[in-house]
Amino acid sequence: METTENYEQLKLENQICFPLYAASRLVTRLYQPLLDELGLTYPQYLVLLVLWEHNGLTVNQVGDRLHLHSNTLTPLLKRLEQQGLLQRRRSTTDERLVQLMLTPEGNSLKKKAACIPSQLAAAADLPPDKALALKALLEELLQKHPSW
Amino acid sequence: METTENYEQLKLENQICFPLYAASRLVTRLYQPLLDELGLTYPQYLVLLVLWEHNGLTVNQVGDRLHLHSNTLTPLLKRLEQQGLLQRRRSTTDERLVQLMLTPEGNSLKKKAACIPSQLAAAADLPPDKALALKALLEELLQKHPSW
DNA sequence: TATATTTGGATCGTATACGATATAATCTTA
DNA sequence: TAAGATTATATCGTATACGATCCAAATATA
Repeated sequence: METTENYEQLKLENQICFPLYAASRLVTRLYQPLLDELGLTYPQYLVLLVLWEHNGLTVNQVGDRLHLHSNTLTPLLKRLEQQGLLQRRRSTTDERLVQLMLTPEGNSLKKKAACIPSQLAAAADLPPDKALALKALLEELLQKHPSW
Repeated sequence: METTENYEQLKLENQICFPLYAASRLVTRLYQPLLDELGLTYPQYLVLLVLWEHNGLTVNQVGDRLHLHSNTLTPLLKRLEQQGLLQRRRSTTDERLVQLMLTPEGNSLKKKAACIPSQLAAAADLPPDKALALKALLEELLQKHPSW
């Protein structure tokens, strides 16, 4: 005999992870018209956010901040290099390390990007208090899994 | 002259969309050991959640619920078909439509999946009240963009 | 009813994600 | 100091995402 209650939690509307997945994709799509003007994808933009704050980081140092490994980052970084936004160069003191140095073009893109956060917030159209509450809950979830 | 304040919002720690992106990927990874036992990826699991509730939907009807288009769904559905979990068959009344019919194996996978939601909740380790608050905020964000 | 438009899927190309593995450089330590 | 372990990055294979486009079927409409 089938006990219907066991399957309540399998309904899409009762999933919590599905809206997380859908919202993440939604936001990436909201970014896109803004990032198109810089010729960037969203993950590329994230890498530049990190480097604008900390130029010269290595691949894994960027990866630690974005929770990404070299199998994802290496091709992405090569594309940014081909676009002339950064240089990848082996450290002379430890040739295992690849340091990521912004070019003048990569650095100057920061000025064009300065308006993006407010524009994205307007596009997302979530009240500031709710955006902050959402951010806090997401960060609590992330902090529970530090092995990332 | 450079006004530092303009760039505050470009810092990674001030991004709200980055934790959304990172949390979505985290949760997908939390699902993975559970879904491995069913031989499913997370998006494949989402498709089955929909079909377990509404067997026989068309490609776009599933896509409407998951916010995915045929360019993503068609290859995914072909993989589910190859695994013997569903059949794709053209509607006889409207040959544009492809109906998705679960096979007995696809249907019976529901029983094995019944334990996944509670296991995932345990793995995520977010208190139920916060999980519900997070779900509500995400759904509010999603509802503001119905064109999806 | 013949043509134009719309609709539903499929295909193609590019860019992530990510597990598994490879490789070279560095470090450990017997 | 030579062999083994570790580290940092790269490579490979598979599976999404998604914009753009194609194609056939259905609908609308002149």
